[in-house]
Amino acid sequence: MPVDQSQPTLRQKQLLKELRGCCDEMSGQQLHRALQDSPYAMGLATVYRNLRQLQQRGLVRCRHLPTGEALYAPVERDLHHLTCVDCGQTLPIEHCPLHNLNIPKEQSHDFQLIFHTLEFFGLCESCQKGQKLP
Amino acid sequence: MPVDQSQPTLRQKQLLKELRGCCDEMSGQQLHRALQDSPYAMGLATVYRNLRQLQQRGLVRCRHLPTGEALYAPVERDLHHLTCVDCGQTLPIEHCPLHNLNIPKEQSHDFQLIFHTLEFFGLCESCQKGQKLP
DNA sequence: TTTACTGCAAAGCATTTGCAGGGCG
DNA sequence: CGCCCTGCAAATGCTTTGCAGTAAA
Repeated sequence: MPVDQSQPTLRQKQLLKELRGCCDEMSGQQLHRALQDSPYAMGLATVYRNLRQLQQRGLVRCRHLPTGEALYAPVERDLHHLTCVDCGQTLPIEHCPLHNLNIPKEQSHDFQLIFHTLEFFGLCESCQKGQKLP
Repeated sequence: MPVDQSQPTLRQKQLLKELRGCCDEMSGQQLHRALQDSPYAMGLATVYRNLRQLQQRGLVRCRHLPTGEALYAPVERDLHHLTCVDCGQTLPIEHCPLHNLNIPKEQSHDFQLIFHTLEFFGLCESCQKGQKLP
């Protein structure tokens, strides 16, 4: 049986709506804060529990900043990024060079693919100049 | 000026050697433990401090598990992975479909590229069957 | 002596977990 | 009643930072 296709719960729909309303991606903490003042406020634990389920349902994607912080976005938004290994700033790359990329079947290990992340790392312009750690 | 080209320090060389000796990738904690019994033992903080510098020198690459744990490998080893969003197991993918991938200049934001990560996420076979969270 | 690097221990912080309470069939 | 989901607070675990000592230049 594939990804869980049943209806997302109410809370999950609210999270998804918030993510879709945002132009890029949000962390668990941000989502928690963003909903705090709305009628849809929910505890931090609940945010994380549901984000995990949204991922497993194939509705949300996730990547990690160099800090280890996780950022979430709707799966259909295929964003990729450019991150500075020095200062940590991260910029979106539009027009992913790998639209609809797949893995050769021999290597799929029978996984059911949900999404992929493609991230580039390097030094941003100012860190190339500064060249000294912050 | 590009990536810091000066000689890596002694400690950095030791870390690099350890990484090169390993067949896949290692976390900061693993590196710390691995060196513990050798004549090259060093504190955990030192491990992390030098791993960051190795990254900035363009010698080491890094990716994050869904748990947020960071895994390091030599840059020249272009590994990519397949990770289960349910149980978290992660398998290496050989023969990266994107060898020597680059970003179109217009999108490079003048970054000096060091490495990229390409990670696939999905459900592994057993999690597809179980379908219930652990 | 000035600078760079280290160890240790103490934070820091995002995330997870335990557990009791509430909603709903 | 039993199940699922939630909030809260405590615990986890990786990583970073502060600081004083030490080695190098």
